[in-house]
Amino acid sequence: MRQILVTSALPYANGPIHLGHLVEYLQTDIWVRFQKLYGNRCIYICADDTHGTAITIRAQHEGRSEEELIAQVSQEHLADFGGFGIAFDHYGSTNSEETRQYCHEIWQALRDADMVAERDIEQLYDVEKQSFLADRFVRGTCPKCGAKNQPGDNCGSCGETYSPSDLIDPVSALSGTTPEIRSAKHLFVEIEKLHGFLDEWTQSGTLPSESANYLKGFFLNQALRDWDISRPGPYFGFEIPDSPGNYWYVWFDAPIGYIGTSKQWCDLHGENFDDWWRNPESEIHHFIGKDIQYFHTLFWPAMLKTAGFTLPTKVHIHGFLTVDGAKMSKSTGTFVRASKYLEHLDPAFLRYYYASKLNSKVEDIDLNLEEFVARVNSDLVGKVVNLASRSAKFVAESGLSATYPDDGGLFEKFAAEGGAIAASYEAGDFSKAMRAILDLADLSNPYVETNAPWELRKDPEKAQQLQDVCTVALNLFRQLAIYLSPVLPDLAEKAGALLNDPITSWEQAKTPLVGTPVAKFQHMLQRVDPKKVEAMIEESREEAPDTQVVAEVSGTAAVDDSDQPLKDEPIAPEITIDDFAKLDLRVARVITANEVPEARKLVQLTLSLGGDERRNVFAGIKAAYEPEALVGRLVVMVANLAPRTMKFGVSEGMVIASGPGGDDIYLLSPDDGAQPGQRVR
RNA sequence: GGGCCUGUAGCUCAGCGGUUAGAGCAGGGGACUCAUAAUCCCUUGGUCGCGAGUUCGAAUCUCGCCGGGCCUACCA
Repeated sequence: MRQILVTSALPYANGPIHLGHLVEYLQTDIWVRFQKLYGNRCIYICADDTHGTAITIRAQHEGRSEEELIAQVSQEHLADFGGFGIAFDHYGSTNSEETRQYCHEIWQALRDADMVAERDIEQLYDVEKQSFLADRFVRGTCPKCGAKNQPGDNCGSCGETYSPSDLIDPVSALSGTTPEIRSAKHLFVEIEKLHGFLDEWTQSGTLPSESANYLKGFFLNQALRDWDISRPGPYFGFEIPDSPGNYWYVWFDAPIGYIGTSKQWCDLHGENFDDWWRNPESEIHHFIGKDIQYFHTLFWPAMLKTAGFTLPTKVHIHGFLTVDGAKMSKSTGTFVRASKYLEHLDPAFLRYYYASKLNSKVEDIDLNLEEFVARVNSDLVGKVVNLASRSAKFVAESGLSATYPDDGGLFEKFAAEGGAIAASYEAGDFSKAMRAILDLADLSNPYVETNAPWELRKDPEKAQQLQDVCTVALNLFRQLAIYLSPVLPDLAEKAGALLNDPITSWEQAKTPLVGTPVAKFQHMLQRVDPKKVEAMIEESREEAPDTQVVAEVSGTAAVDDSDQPLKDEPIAPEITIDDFAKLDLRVARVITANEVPEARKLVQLTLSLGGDERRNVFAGIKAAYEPEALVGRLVVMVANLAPRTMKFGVSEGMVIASGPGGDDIYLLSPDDGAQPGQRVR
């Protein structure tokens, strides 16, 4: 029997769980349930990731302590996970004494190995908030292209990368004040000292090959940089014991949360911690998204190695979720919270749909809503559940036959498939497992069809035959329920209740069930109602701020808009009316709009300011607007902006729009009646 | 610009050197009526992105091109 400790990445205690997160937690939960069913010793550990500046900012904004915030978010997370049947053996928090203890231990090991260096680095400091500013909490003008209001690490307009101190007119996102440059001591882990170990470990089959290649070609082909793991206080986190006033960076203690939370579980269950984390026989499996490979495949094994913990056996890496082929988007309603989903739909639907899509590759998966409905209804309701639904009631009186009848080898065939299905589960290739199971289901209904129990029942002399046919159908159904139970635990439970024999082990699929009573059949799964899917999307859209809707609200009627945009980008320093007058905004009509094929973001526009006045403008709105759809409409442009030579030509102004970027861009349009050339003031 | 992944029936995908390329769904025709407008049978549908090469033989291997995606651009 294998002994397996499994983790999912720790969700950040700064926001709700959404359908994208659930890919990982459902993937992990299915894998863990499979291991348990298969008879392996397996525990599933997870926790909230609670430290860092973002937590402090949100807590301050909401006028409460960080501890209060993370306690509440933890409850919300647990409710969401519970609602989807995600069964952790223990769910903790990185803000725990156990995690602190292992941070100390690992830190000491790094010190002992002489892997810690100290250096002063310059960083922007918010005097009012008495806080150093992480890159993304500083905004200012790009030193290269002059684009305003860019984040502290790279320019969203020209793509230039720089450090926050290079920004022109930097502004703190915390207070809106101008930060100053201050020097502070930071601590670095010299991971290069384990380069040789990492070369070997990353290529030893612990990672998907895509990831192994990526690391090899991108990081391990050169000297590994020192990892800055400290932040000067105040910082919500753990203070570094031998460096007072400095705190561990959130990504230092987050993975240690796996260990700290394991320790909590051990203490609660009388288990020996070293048996799990200092034991070469123990397997450690991490499930993560491709965005955090870097931390889990370089720093994390380096830390474990140095401190003498069990190294991860496997890191399972999944891609991102798209919905209907596009990134999840609040404005289209495809950014769906877990709690919102649960208001409308059965979690079993999503568990099955994700399972039918997931494989062991680092690939993005798409939630196609139409396919979601069709697949669940056709596969689960039409094929699997239908098998029980159409046969159980004929044997509600008699129960299953005392001996298993001749079924032409069907049961044996189903049993024989168990090995291959188990192997697919083990490999994380759930889509393959689902296909194999559904192939079996496709053999089941024809059996019922040809043996027609509804005919047999008409003839009292054929009672035994009737019971036999239903015994076969229900046994096949039971095998399917066993194979599906990691994905659909509720269905397995109902199948157990129907046949008065709980499903507890994979092995049960090898032996026919006979002689048990059969309960009255009750629906095991409702069909997916497309209207409910629609409603879920619709309500998710309504929760996102939408200027169109707001504009229609009259007077001072309450509008429940999110404060997120303002938090993301605080109001800029005050200006005078004269400052504003420098800006010449004009109404303009789009005369032509063309794709710029070589450009990722740009659309080329010819704007008319009335009469013969034309402007050529490149606008970074390709992801949000089809050029054809722009022709003829009115926009607002900055008419007196200095012309700028771009790779594809000269841009003579800019059209103004709101939104964070990507496909979330909203052009401003004047109300009806406005004329091209009119000034906007 | 670089790296990785990907392009097979309307849709989702399987096949990854060897007989006339498959499944499910959708479409068409029929049957049944036990079952959640479920099921069963039959059936339409593909120059396997394009072009070269290797081979007795390529959807499958190699190269080039075209299209899609993700990641990167001295940076975690």
